[in-house]
Amino acid sequence: MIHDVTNRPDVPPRPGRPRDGRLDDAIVRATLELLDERGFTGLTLAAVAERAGTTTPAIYRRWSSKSELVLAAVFRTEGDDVVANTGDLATDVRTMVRWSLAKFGQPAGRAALAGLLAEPVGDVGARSDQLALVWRRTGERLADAVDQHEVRAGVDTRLLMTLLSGPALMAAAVFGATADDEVWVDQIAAAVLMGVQST
Amino acid sequence: MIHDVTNRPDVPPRPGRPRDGRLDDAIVRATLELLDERGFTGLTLAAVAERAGTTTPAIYRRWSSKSELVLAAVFRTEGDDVVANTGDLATDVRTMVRWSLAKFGQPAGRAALAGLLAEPVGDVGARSDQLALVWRRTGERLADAVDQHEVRAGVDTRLLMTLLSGPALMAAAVFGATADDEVWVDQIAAAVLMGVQST
Amino acid sequence: MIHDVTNRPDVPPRPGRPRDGRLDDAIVRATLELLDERGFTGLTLAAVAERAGTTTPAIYRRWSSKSELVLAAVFRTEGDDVVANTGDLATDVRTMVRWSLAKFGQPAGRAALAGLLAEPVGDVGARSDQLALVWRRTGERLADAVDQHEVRAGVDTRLLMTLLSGPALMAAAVFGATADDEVWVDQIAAAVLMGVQST
Amino acid sequence: MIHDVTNRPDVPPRPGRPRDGRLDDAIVRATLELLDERGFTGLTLAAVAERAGTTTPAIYRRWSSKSELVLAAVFRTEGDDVVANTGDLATDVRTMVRWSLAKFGQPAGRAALAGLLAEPVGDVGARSDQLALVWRRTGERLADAVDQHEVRAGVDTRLLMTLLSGPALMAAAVFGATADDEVWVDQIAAAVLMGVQST
DNA sequence: TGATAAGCGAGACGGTACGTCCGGTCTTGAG
DNA sequence: CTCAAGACCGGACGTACCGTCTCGCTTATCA
Repeated sequence: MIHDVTNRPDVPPRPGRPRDGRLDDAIVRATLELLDERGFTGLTLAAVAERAGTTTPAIYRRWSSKSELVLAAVFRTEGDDVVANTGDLATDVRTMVRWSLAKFGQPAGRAALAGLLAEPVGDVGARSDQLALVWRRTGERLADAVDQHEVRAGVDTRLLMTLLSGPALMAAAVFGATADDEVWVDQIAAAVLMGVQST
Repeated sequence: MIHDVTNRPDVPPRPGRPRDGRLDDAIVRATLELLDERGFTGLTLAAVAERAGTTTPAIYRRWSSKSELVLAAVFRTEGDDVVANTGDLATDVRTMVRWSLAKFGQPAGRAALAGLLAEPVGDVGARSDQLALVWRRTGERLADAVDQHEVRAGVDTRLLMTLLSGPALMAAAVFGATADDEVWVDQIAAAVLMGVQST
Repeated sequence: MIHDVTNRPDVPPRPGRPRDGRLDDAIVRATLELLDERGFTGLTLAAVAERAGTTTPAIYRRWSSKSELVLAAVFRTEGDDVVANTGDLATDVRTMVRWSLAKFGQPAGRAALAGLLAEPVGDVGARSDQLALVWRRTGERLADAVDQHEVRAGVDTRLLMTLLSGPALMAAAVFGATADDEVWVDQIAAAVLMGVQST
Repeated sequence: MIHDVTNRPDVPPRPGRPRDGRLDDAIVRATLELLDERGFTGLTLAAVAERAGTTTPAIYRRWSSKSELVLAAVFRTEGDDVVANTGDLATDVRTMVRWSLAKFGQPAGRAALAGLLAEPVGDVGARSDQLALVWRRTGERLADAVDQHEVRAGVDTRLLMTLLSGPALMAAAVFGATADDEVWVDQIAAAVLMGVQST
């Protein structure tokens, strides 16, 4: 019987049996489901394995720990949807806020954030390649804004990043805001823009 | 020999042996220390018990879980230092930002937030009396601002709360800002004020 | 309202409120019942207290530990029924064997024995006044037999005691023999008598 | 590096990681030591684990309770030393008495019996494979004696077993007899033999 | 009669020990 | 080198229970 094992792009073929790409997806999907159902604390790797139809060692071959798995599962993105650099700051800010709400507005996102804060590591992104990518792209877009003097003097990239992601995170975590709540997106984006734009 | 076990104020004595008030203090103190040393994940109730000179059951009699203990330990405040309602919004906003940075700028604060997010519970404040107090006071002060039209139309209390605490959290968690960083306090407070004040 | 609290004999009246004699009975009764239902390990002082309609401190005022309570409850006897010194050794041996079977043939007796063996104490009787009384009376009766040359030379009191109580205990504990099993009483008594009687 | 973990014989390898055979030994050894030092009540599974250099779950994987562990540890025998069926009843009875004294003459043996009695279970041997073996061999030897008419009519196997082990237990538990006390061995064996042998 | 002293129910407390859950590792046998 | 299957090790957890203690009250003896 011939079945395509759906392997990712074209990595130079390593010796031995190749990894079953469908397992990656099944594991991630199971993780997200269980994260929504039980939260970070209630998540069990055994449960993930069972729902994904595999075993724990198969998970550990892919991610080195529970937190890594959660991060990878939640921040699975191609990166393009985070910041569409349209050239218009207002539009892009709304996009970023909406992205943050989308991520943190669901239980899985809260769980991922919890995992992120729970360990005493300073550098965000050192924990997840995907998260690092998002962070870097956001930074680049905002650095542009600073360079183009779209924001007033005294506002730097780092401040912009906190102003954007922080309120979105809080709104999602505390008040249950989601990406569908256009009111929240509007209000946060508006306040940030008014707070930083050059006069 | 009768020795006073340092019991709290004068509550009408409940039946049963009263709790040893010194244990409460010792447990909270040990929790904060260990939180700073090892973070939320690394925190063990057994370790807390050992350092506090007691045992885990004594902790469980007081708090029902690790997250509750952490919340109680971190948000131990009289509530007065959170918002000094001076009547001047700019001053009070700076105070609140500084308070947020103070809390989230230390590992213990991050850990508390992690504990809050790790379990799938909706209502903040339903988890900790002390946190609820802080939250309520902050809300009252900001509701005043809304009533007095110190902020422009379209800005409500909840939005204000996210704008205040969110960036402070991010600055602390990602960039290592602390309450001593007057630059961070200034910048965040300024941006928020400019973003919401009535024209 | 005048109710006789059924106090035991005439002890020189101590100051303070006298003990409620009915509690003693209720506690002992509850202990025996629960011992039969759950065994020594499964016995809880809280359960005893509840069934006796009282509280644990009332129990601890009377017996200093769980094992003491169990011993006292099981070996409650006036001592007269242990050895009726009829002058006829055969009769008295049968009585003693029957008494042993009666005690150890019920779950409560097994439990008491377990409690006795579980702690590293050499001297039987040092643990329970009542047990000590039984033991002493048995010894006295058998010493008589030795003195009267009812047993052959080389058989001493201590050997007699082990020969009497040991098999009864084993029969009860392992094979479930009870005092009603006249076959067991007969066989054990007969074997012992034949084994020790003077020719 | 591959190191042989000293696994028992050559059983057809079950799926899963094999058990570390050295832990079994260490646990049993620690149990016996602590039993002698502190008795059954004073024995703690945590203490056993610590001395054996492992943890409690490892113990629970092997034995389901404290009593089971104690039984297994104490009655670790090949069974051959219990009854050397020499054909001569007198010799074999002495051997059995000596074996009983050896077992019950040390705290560990008493503890095992305590564990056996502490829980309300009927069938001895259903609790420990090793004990069952001992019990069965003893029974077989004595059944022989009955078949060969070495004992008088009316004496059956079960009675013989109680007569043998009971006095030994009592002598050991109450009077501190050990297997080295040839006097005790002689006296008990003699009395039993005279009590049961055919005329 | 009042003071002293011990008992009572009620119930919580401190701490030892328990038994379990689960994260992460390892083994076997097959592919 | 991967897979499924499954057991193992040990850190940490949350609980059961023993024995103690405090409270507010009752019941006795002694002054």
